Amino acid sequence: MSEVKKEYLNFIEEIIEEDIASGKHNARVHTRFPPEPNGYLHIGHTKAICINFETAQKYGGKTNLRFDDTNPTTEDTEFVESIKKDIKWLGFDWEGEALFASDYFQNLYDFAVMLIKKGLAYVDDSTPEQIAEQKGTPTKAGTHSPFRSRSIEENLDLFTRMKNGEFKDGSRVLRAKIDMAHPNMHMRDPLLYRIKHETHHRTGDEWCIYPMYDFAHGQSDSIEEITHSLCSLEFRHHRELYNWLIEQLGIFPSRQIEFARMNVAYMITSKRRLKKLIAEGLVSSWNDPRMPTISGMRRRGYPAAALRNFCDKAGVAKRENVIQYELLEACVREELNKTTDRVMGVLNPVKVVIKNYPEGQVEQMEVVNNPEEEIPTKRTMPFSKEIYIERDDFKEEAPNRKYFRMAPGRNVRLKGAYIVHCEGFEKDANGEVTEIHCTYYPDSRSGSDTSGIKAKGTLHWVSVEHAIEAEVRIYDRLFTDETPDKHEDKDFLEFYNHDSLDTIEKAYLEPSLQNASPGTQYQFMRLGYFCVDETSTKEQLIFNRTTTLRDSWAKKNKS
RNA sequence: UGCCUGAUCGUAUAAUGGUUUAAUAUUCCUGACUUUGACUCAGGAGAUGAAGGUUCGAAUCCUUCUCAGGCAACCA
Repeated sequence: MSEVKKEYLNFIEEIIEEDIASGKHNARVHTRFPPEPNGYLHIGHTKAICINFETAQKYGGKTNLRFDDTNPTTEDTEFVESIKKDIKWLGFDWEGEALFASDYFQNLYDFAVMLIKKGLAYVDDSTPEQIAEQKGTPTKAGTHSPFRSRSIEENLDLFTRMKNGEFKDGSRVLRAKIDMAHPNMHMRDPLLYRIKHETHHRTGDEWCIYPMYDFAHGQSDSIEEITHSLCSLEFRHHRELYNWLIEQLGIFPSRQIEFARMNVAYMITSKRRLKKLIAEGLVSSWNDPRMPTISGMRRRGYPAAALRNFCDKAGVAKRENVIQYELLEACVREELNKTTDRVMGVLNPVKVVIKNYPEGQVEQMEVVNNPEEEIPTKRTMPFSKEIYIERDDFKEEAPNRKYFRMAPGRNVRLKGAYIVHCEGFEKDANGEVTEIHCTYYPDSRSGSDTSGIKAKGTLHWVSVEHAIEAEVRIYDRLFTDETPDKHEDKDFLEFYNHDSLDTIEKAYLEPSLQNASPGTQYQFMRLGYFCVDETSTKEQLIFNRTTTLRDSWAKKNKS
């Protein structure tokens, strides 16, 4: 137990530990998660959430939830609520109330005035096209706006009038005065404020000018005295501006650190594309169990703990990555294996008649709920003369010695019940097996087996008379390609997996599931993990397949 | 073709000039166990982009090259 494992730090933790060692910010660690309330959180956000919250947690620090709501055109309070819900569900709690960049609009405005007074910002009357033109290209220096040299007084006056609503949308912007020939495009007199006569979801019509990301995010970090502002690699080029503004404004020096965002095979995270899937009717909604959204994964039955573990295992670094879908599934199984009750359900049934079992007799068989529990609990399942087994578990002829499911002449154990011997079967005109005939060994009852008969295979089953019906939705990956959105020549929809949903209208489940409540997760023995859909009712039970069990037999048979 | 990143088993992360036959997880392959072909356990396969250089010693430092990604929204 005293084994000391060497703990490795990721590059962010290294920076933090250096800062702590040097006493920076009094060794305080304070991070933030800054979503824009314009959509639903997805697997990529999950990673950002885990990094921000867990890193702070590790060093006894705090994490703010701050909505980056500086664009009234796209944002809505509806998303604020769903984002909060998702973060809480993931198992994290932010410091104090949720914060909003919009709460700082006045501070930000004052900062802008400060910059103007320092001669570091100017009001530009150029059109969007002209400004784009002025920016130049990565290989060609930009040119100065004709309005660049306005006097401080004129800029102050114009900016005040911008705020007062005297100008139309798009007619003027506030720009930082930096360097139009800068090798970093973001330093070529970036836009700070634009005019938008629009109602903001929180500030209403109080403002008609709104700060751009670069003039809101870093400043908000400073206002909140965020010590380590963790974001994804795409903001690398913004860092120079982030630091420039902090320096010019003389405000709290938050530090931006970029990490590579997590990509997961067979998943996409582009909001635009996700939206398109819904618009085209390829998925039902934002929380369709196939969606890579947090709400979708929750409905699919992925436990929060599994998602957190997945992000941890994926690691943190600065290089591009595509995490295997298998790792996600492994994490989901690891968690569900520990927590779910084992139940029996037959998805594709074939009837078995046990010829020597007394007509009308019903026995209550005791089965363990979850063998992983320290003190396993039990329940009972009715057993009778006619049962259903999985069609896949029967073959008209056993293919080889390695096959140990049901076939004429073979013995198999019915889980928790008896060993049966297969005598024969009936087929219909189409050659489909309609009924299997077996005999059972009365002294082979589970728990008190004195028969001495050995059966290599064990099958799940349900009693025909007692089984309940349910709809079962079999989900598979949404795309057939690992990186559907990374093909220059092909649209991502070309890789849509048309078999990503297979609805089984009538599956037969053991009666104990009658009262299964939405959200509850189970392991359907030998089939996989399933969870009760949020729309499920007692009258119409609906189960979603979260994922299958590992199946080395199926794998072996494929080749 | 200006600037910035990055490159280690199939995938992801680690090794911070020397405990190094480059580790761990996942994946894959064997086998054991099993009233879930699950779980668990045991074993195995598999990598330092290339070329030079510094050094007693390089995945690690230097040079050049190669490859991949990012940057020019009144989005964030």
